[in-house]
Amino acid sequence: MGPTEPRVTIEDVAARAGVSATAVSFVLNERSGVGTVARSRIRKALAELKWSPSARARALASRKAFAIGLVLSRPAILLSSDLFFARFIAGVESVLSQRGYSLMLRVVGEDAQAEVEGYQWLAAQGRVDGFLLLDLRVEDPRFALLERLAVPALAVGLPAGRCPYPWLAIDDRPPMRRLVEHLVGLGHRHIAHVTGRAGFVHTASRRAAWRAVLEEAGLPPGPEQTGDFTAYGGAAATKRLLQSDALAHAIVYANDAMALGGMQTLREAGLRVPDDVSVTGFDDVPLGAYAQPPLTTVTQDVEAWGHAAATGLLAALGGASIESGRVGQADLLLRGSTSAPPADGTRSHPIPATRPGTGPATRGER
Amino acid sequence: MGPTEPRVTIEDVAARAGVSATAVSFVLNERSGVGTVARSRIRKALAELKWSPSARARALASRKAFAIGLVLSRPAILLSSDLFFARFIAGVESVLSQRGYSLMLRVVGEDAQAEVEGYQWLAAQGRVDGFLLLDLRVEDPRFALLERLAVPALAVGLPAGRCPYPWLAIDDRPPMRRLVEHLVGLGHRHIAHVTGRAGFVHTASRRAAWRAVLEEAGLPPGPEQTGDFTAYGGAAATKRLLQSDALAHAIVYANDAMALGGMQTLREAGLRVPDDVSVTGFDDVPLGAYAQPPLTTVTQDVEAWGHAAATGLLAALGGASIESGRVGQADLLLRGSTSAPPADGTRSHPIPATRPGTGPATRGER
DNA sequence: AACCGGAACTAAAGCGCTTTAGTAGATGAG
DNA sequence: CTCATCTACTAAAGCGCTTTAGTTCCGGTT
Repeated sequence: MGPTEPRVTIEDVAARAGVSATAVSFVLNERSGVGTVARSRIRKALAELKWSPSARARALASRKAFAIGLVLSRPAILLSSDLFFARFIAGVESVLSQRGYSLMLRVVGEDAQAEVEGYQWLAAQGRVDGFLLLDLRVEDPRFALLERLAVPALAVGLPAGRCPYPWLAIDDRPPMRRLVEHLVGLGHRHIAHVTGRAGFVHTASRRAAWRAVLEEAGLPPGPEQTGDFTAYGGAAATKRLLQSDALAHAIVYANDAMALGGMQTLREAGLRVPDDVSVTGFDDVPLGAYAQPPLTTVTQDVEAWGHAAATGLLAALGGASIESGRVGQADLLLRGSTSAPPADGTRSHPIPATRPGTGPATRGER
Repeated sequence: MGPTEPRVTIEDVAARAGVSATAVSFVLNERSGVGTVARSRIRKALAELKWSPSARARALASRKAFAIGLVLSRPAILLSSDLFFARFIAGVESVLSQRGYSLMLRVVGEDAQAEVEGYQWLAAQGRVDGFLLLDLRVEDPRFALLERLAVPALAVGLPAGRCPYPWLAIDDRPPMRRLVEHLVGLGHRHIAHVTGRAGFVHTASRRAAWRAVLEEAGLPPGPEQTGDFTAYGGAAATKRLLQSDALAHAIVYANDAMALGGMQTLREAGLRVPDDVSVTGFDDVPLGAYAQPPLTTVTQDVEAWGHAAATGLLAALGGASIESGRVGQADLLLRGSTSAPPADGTRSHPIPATRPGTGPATRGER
């Protein structure tokens, strides 16, 4: 690979500018103690040599990694079922890149032990200065873990219960309420809910918002099925809903993927959306706009969320005491999957439930 | 945050084991020169102190970052329109985590300048030992850039033209050919193609495969529209196809997102899939199975690809000369969106094209 | 008996920065 | 004029590892 040319170091820059390495370091880190003359000469030398400091040496000397960690414990299928991660990370990066930080990603699947090790490994080796905690769970074990490891962190979401770390979140309850209120306003009295995967705070908060609106509107508590945020899970939950004798002319899904899976199941059962059943999602996945009918859902400013989260974590790393709170905003996207309930508002499903296990047909060919 | 307890260092481990730090380092790095007795005492001390080496010090001393970089220049919308990234990264991580490496992610959007800086920054600061190059372009400017920076890399995909780096890819041409051959076998004679975003090698290779099969089958070259891998782009390309007077009873889309967007457009134009038009995708996004009709597509073993890519890059970093080639496998998923062409095989579209700009209706509410 | 080669082990010198502790010189107060 | 104070600047000591260059010891050769 050719002879290893000696790296340009801070000493070279200092020599060129006719000052000490300390002075260069001071300029680099924007510390005072360097006169204007020396400062500009150093700047010049920096530019001329195109030098950038070795992150390795910097990390060792300053006891900082200049990186933050993101450990993803979702199964792959959930990772990109929506734009959430891409958009969130884009928001995070917009902050990190201009602050000289970088993002260490760790994907650990669903194994709880692997998740613990993921955090421990990054923390123990000092590869990151702090963590962004995504997909908060109701009794989130990571809080205790990270406290034990004595690592800073910021929770991304509305913590349920005690949270030793600051948090920032787009509150999903108001838009969820407005979604359900919209259905109520259309005349719906039997509104079901397909929840997200158990244990996550956004599963709980969306469900709670749905229940609260029904209650406040004086409506009977609607039927409920547990989903898992996947299209498959949404389809399965919808089948269970159809098989039960519960009445529902609207189904509020905890996210778009499930809603789209559910819509297919309803279609297979001979039900029309929205004529027989109204359907709502949450997330605004791109394909929701191209579903038949287009899916009524909620869109959130996820980039802003990521931006705020990164800003907050860096501030916390800098010793600032940052204030937890809501960020960004969420808007309803009223599209074609919702309408008034069928005229005979009290009748049950016009068609009996489909047989379970009947997914979309797939023939595999080698 | 309490008094900063002094970090456990390699010296502490050495002292506990009654040996020198050098010996501990040797054991850690699996170098010879440590007797079995000393070795086991060191192992014991390691475990007792629960020590893990400081990645920072290790990186500085050994001139290695123990990290590889992934720079994503896709716009966010493309990042998670499919499971590709999540699955690929999961495959990569399965290798990195057990080899003590980590993944530095950089998301730079679509700005070419930002992309260059992304690579430069990670390389110049020595934050990574090498790069995985995703989304290869036809004349990929990153090859020259990285050569200039003298950084190892591995191309993930089939390079078009000169490639100074080893590459590993799932060849998408054979499955694409089989897809088109399947349509030909069903009796289709007018097969259109909606391409991916211009400039990417997988856009070119999929298009080439489609053309080759038509040619070999003695069929007229089908109409073609440029897409961009998004549902919106697929819908737009489909509208242009409908507006042109070209004949097509099957449309081969370069990916699922476009196919699903296209199917909605066809539906809006009053065309039935697959009765009037057959549709195929590529990627096997989860929602494709829940579309109406379920989408015929291609599924790839993306995890295996990620696994192979990471293994290959680490090998290259270790000085091995690794062999470029094909990895993983791709399978056809024949579902409901393809069937024999309409009986009157020569007639044009039964319905005139939709008016342009007519996307799915969306009312925004604050 | 002298010699050699190899294995086991270690002291010490970095890696390229940051930070501490200090010097020199300018400025202002008394 | 002296002393204290402040600013500009630097030498040198780390940060916690890896690696180099030895040293010691041992068994096998001649």
